[in-house]
Amino acid sequence: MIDLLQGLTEAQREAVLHVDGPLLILAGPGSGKTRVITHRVAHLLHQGIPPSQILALTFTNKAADEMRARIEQLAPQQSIGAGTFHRFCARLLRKYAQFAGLEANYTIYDAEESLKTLCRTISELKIDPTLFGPDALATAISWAKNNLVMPQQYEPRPGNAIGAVVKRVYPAYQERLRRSNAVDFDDLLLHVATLLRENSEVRQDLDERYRYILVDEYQDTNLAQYAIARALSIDYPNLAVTGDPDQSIYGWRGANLHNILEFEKDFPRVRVVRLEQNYRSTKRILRVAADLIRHNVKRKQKDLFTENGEGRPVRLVTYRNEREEAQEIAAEIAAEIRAGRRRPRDFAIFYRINALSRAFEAGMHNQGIAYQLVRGLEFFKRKEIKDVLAYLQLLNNPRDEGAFLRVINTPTRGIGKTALQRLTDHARQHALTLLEAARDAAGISTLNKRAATAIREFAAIVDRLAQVGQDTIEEILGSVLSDSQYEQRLQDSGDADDQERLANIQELLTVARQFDEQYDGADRLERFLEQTSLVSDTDDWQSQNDRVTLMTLHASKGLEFPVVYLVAVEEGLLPHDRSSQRPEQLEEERRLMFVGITRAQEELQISRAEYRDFRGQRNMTVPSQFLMELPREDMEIRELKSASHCEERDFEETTAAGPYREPVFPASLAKRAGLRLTTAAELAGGSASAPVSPDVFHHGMLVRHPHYGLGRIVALSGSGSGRKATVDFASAVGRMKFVLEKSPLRPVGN
DNA sequence: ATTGAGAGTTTTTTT
DNA sequence: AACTCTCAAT
Repeated sequence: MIDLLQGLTEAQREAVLHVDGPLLILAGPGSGKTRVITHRVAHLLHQGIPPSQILALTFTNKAADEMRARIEQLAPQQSIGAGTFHRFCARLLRKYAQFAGLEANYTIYDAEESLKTLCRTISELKIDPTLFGPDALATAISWAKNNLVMPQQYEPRPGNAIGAVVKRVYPAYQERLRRSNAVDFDDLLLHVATLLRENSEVRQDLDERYRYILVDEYQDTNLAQYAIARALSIDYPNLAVTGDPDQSIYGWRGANLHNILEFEKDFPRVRVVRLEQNYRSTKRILRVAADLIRHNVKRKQKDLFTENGEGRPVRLVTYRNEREEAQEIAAEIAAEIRAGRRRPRDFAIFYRINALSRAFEAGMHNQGIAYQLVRGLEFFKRKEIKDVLAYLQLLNNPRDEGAFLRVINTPTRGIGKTALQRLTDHARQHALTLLEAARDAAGISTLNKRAATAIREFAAIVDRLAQVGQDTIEEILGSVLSDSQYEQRLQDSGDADDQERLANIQELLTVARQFDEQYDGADRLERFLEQTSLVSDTDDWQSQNDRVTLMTLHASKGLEFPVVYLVAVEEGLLPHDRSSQRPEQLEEERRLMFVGITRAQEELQISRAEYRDFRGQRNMTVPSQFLMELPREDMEIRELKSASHCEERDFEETTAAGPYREPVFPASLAKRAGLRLTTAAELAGGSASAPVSPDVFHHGMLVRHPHYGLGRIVALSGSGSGRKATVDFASAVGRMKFVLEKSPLRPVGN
């Protein structure tokens, strides 16, 4: 009890000791917010409040896990409810599915599946697809849902062209989801918010059950999330929210800054605690951040201060081009590590958009520095993984049209577009699910015999799989892979990518096994699918890994690093093109930069390149307007042409770091973590190296392939652009043949 | 029905 | 530059 308050400031103590009634914690960056929250929960538990009455809602799984872990350290054995809004709602919706017109085994569609569903709706309604892109319509529908506008009540402003289309599409899309017994991400919130609004008995029950609610990153809540938190805090208004309006960076996703700005009006007797002392950054870094954010007009004034030292000046550097930017930063990091002054994990590189990561990956590789990239091609977004999971979805929810359409011809069974159209028409006419219609395909007069047989066989496969009953997930997956022939087809295919797909599927089996070990309830299939659809990119970032971190500014929120590089601070990128039109969006971009700056503990470098290759084109850049808003007296400016720093140096493969070292990074782990794994070979074969003429290859030559690594040429045939080579690889793939001109094969040492 | 080539488009951020 | 989609050929 005593040690819970140890080392805390007056303001922090006040928050920790607060028990009943609403609480607003306005926490500046680095103000020890997480510490305050966790200590407060520990305090609640010490007061004898049962852990089951405490609910912590966060935005990422990572944040939830971290909170749970830290609370457990303070109060062992007392596990409170902690999760993302979406996960919490998903659970709740299982129980109250019928209130939302769903069954408990409903499917959660990810963004891709939702978009497909929307596209089907659009074509069903015969809306000219060139009028508005599906993305634009999806955004509009998402906006409506986040703002609790139901399909029936959607009314566009007069003259709003896209609104008129949305008015037609939205209800049809929603009906389609309902028919599939499926929801999209936004529905998870919308359905629960609606449930709580329309069913006072349920609301009261839940309000009573979750007496102490805690919402983190409150500045990023949208109206639906607000409504949920509010509805659970009426009889027991013990709602504690934490956030920082200056760090609101999800406005584009419907986040409503008013939720936090007007919390005090909502709960008149709220206690407000302001945490303004920063324990993270140097005085100089903090002043740079403060000066920048001061330029925002829509803002609550907040005074950040720190008792930390002045620190080194913030560097503002201009490079010649993006390659030089990446290479120089990598060389600098390498030098610090070699000198023993820093470890790889001390560094982070932040950029506005993921597309900028490439150059920095290359830089890290050339210096032989281990790095981790947050967000790449995610494991659960891969085609083969989604294919296989779709079978599970169909087994779990036979009404799922998305899953049905995805797998009916995967692998190909000779069921084409027209056959499918006829099947769908028939199902619609007779009010059948697609699977029901498929079982009875022989009775569909419009279908030709061959198609009918193929469709019926597919239905038989699914029905056979459906008998798996209480098998483990791993067993079910195994049956799916063999019965569907999915695995067989991949094995038979000579395609190189398919080998990798098989490996990924093996990885999925491992994931399933791990899941089986930790959970074996009767609803395990449902749970497994829920788990896999609600994982996200940033969740797997590992702070323990001793690697340099590369991530977007958005992903950086909530983290801190001794040394931060903020790169590509140029007009069009930061602020981003699409955001520079409207003033509110511009302010959000400024907050984004603010978030990036305030991640830095000891050193910060902000940089831009004079020329940047983007989308295959070289463009001269314009410095970001935000750069003009930073205090010069706290900065050290290194301009491009200052000869002392920027000699004519070429960054070829020969770097001071010595020979290239393969980063320690097991492929399987990388995949599970959703990290993009780039090998040195891949880089050598990538954009960085010039194409090689087919003529340079000769018999016995050592070559490198991005996927398969080192190999030796054992045979050659043809000439010119038709020249082919047979290569024996050291790796398990063995012997493969390539058309040299089109292959990424490169002679070793090139 | 499946595959391939060419055209056209793209990515800001994510539960 | 990389990706997806469309259309034509098999």
